[in-house]
Amino acid sequence: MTDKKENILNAALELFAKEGYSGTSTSKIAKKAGVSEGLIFRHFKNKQGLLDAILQETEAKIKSILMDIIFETDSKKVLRKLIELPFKVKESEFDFWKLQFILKWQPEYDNPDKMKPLIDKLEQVFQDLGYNNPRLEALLLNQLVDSISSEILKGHKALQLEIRDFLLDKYGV
Amino acid sequence: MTDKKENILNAALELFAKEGYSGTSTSKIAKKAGVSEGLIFRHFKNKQGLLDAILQETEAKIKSILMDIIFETDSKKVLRKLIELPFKVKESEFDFWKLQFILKWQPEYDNPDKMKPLIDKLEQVFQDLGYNNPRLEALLLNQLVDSISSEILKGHKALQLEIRDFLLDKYGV
Amino acid sequence: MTDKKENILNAALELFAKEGYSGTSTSKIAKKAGVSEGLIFRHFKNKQGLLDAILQETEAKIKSILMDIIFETDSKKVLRKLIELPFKVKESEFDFWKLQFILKWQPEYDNPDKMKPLIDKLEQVFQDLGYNNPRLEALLLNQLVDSISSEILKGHKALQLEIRDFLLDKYGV
Amino acid sequence: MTDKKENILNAALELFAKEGYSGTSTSKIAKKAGVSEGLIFRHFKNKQGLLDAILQETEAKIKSILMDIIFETDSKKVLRKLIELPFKVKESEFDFWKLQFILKWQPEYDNPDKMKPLIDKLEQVFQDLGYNNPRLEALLLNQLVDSISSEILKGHKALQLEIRDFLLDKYGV
DNA sequence: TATGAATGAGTATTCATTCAT
DNA sequence: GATGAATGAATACTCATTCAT
Repeated sequence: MTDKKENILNAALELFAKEGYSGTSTSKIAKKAGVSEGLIFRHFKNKQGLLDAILQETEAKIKSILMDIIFETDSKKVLRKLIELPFKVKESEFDFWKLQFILKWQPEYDNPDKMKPLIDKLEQVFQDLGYNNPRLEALLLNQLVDSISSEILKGHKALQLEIRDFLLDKYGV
Repeated sequence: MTDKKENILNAALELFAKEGYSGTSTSKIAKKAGVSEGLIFRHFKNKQGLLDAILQETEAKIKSILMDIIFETDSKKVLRKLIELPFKVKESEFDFWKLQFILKWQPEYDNPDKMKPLIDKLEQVFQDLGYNNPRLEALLLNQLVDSISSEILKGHKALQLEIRDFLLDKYGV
Repeated sequence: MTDKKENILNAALELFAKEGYSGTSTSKIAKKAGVSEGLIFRHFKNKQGLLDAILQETEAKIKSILMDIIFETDSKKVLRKLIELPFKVKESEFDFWKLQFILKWQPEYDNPDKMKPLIDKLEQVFQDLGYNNPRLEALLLNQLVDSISSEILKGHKALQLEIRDFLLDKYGV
Repeated sequence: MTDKKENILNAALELFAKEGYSGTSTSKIAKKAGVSEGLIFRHFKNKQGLLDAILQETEAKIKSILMDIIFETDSKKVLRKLIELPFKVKESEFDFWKLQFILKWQPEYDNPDKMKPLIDKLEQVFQDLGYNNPRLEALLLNQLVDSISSEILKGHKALQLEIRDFLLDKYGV
């Protein structure tokens, strides 16, 4: 990938995350990327295509992260890893994740099935650990981690750190 | 408030919730409201003013709902009321709430302090019920309810019903 | 119809006729019409809609002209009127007709059936006048007049005047 | 001439004929020709230069065709050849001729003098055949053949075949 | 109160063209 | 000879907003 194409992707990611897709004009993207506006459309079919390209990169990143947890064999470690996950995200990747969360509010981008492998793994873990209702425990924890991530991305990290420790303790991990 | 002004507010709410603020043009609002575009600007200073008007209505609605919980004296009932709250929202009010959640992703609209009275109440409740760490229990539950609301608004109500019962059981209420 | 809408139609007609549809930008039209570019799109759905509006006006004009010939009862007068027709067109209407001829080169605008009523009338006329093959005489004359019109619109009127007299003589009218 | 240059010329001819000069983008030409857009500008100064190159080829083709008629010594054969000319055009050459006719509507490409040698020849022919007004007969026939060609190129060949026979009969050739 | 004409700045996208490779 | 990255100006069209009525 050429430098300039990368620039466009980075600029677009940042702006989409901060001002939303509709709120971001291609001219703003071009300016921030330091390229001509036309170049955006040579590299990507159109504005939507640019978003798609970003999301495709995301897809891969998400999968790789989830795999790390899913292939963990120690049940307790699975829980710890998951609960700690949101805090491992580097600030340089915030825009990346913010965009994910924002888009989930648009039905065409909200695909809960993406998390199925993780939830299945969690269910198994809670079963191993002797919980009464492993499936619901799994769903609940998944949702909790989701919500913790949201809060961190919105800039409320401090509070979530407390919640993290609270949770680690609750789950005994 | 005149009929037409109401129409504008309703149309704007629905569109803002579905397509976002930037993704909604005043012309689309006017069309959906069945009024001339000019009228929007007679009733509201500008597009932003229209959003503000909607949010002002929201503010009141939220307060009234929270008050019902805060003035509840039976601790267990507080928890039950709160956990059941997201399921009490009528579908006709979904856009209303969706807009709230969407906007929270923009820093200028994200004001966590709005929930302070509720969290304080929860802390007190958990203290009454003899929980070890009432403050964190309060924060956690608040966040959980938030996340349940999100999921319902995104159209995943069925699953959340299971989670609700699971929670009611967990908290013994 | 408002003044400005008229201005747009006039400017567009002139430019479409002189530089072709694709060769004419909406900004050029706006400038010539002395209006903002946006106004074009308030009055007409889009650039194509503007062309359509012009062509609709044309349709009516053409029909009214043909009617004058078709309702003529004197056979010889029919021929004379038809042969003289291209020379009756005022220069102020040239753009109007030029556009017709130019568009005929695009299949979607070339509808030869439009001339059927005229050709039927001519066939009848040539029958009355005792010509051997009235149908082909009709087609030939129609085509001739078409070609004379073309030449006049392209600016070669002088020569066509000679041809006109030559034809009037040939047909004995 | 290289393959690719040929491809460009062919693609451009077809597109110019079908969508007009302004209606055809260099990118469309490149795509249809299966070459990079840049190559167009290596082979031709610019888009206009590409058109010029096409027209130059045309010039030669036209001359060669007219010569065949002009050097015919049998008067009747001249008329027959001319009348039959439009039907000799292969469909593979249609775009070629279409472009000629379309461009004639732009003054800078409309040069009636190009036909002078043919018209002079026709005048002579009609004189030989004892017609009263050979010059006007020449002009008229030239214009007729022009109009027949137009119609054929527009896809109305069937009708023109009848007209051809009708004319051959009229002129007794 | 309400409309609809009108605008100027902005939007996504296309265009002809250049240039380094 | 040929490509593909890159550009700046132009294109069709939309936007939020104003204003006369």
